[in-house]
Amino acid sequence: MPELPEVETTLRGIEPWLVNRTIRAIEVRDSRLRWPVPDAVGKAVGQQVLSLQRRAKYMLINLANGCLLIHLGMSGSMRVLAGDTDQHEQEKHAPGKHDHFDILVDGCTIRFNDPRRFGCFLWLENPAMEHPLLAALGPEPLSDEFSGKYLYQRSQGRKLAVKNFIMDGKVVVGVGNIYASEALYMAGIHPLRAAGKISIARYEGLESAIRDVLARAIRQGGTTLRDFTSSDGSPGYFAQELLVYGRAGQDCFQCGAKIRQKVIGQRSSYYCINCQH
DNA sequence: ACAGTAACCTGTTTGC
DNA sequence: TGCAAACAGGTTACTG
Repeated sequence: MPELPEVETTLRGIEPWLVNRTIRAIEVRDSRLRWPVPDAVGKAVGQQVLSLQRRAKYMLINLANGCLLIHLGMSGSMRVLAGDTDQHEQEKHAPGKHDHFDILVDGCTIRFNDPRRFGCFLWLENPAMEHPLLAALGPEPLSDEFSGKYLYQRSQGRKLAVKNFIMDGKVVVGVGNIYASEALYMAGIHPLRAAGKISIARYEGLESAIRDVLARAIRQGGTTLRDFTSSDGSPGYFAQELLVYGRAGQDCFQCGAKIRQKVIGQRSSYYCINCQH
């Protein structure tokens, strides 16, 4: 479910409820996530939240003595349950089946739900960016480090499909299966084209397509295909702006040809054979 | 180093 | 209608 825009939407939703607040408790009901939730997350209790940030699809809650790292995996979401956790509120907010952990602060409970359990909840010692999960990540696609020239240089000599190339977090982070198809369509590049056989000019077009589609999706609160909701429970509205993703057999908006669907690197990909080369 | 595949897990949709 | 297979927004680990 969550790609960069959905993670950004979630982060923005929980941020004002956490910054400058003290973490009163962490309740882990089911520690069986991607990796077992370590007891060390308890180090956050009693600490004040300094800031929140997103790196790739990870959310980081920064504290003076380390940081809490959360990933939503394929099916994760977070909710803000307003109200202090007295007995009455506890009953009103009885945890559901896949509500695996809560972060309690004054004024609200932040609740993590993840049916498929591909998400994670970890404690990172400072400096968090040196943690193995974060250290090898490529640039943020909305930052100045990311450019067409950069993509071109990184792609030289590489034979894998360009779609797989831009979905590799060591190349650039945050481009998931939906937005990879969308950006390649917008840039007119066939998803199966070998990464190393694309000109710098076309990579510049791809760079701007990636920036554009991600920025617009953030503005719409992300894409809700089936079950993504932001921290107030509302869906994202970018699905109505999708140009190719999920549109197999429908008409291309540019040329009218039927949109194709093909599995590339184990993921469904959508493209127009007329408009993408 | 690179490229391709299997794996983690549950819920929903699709197809016979 | 029922059941099994296929599929789903991510990422790591393993293979050759």
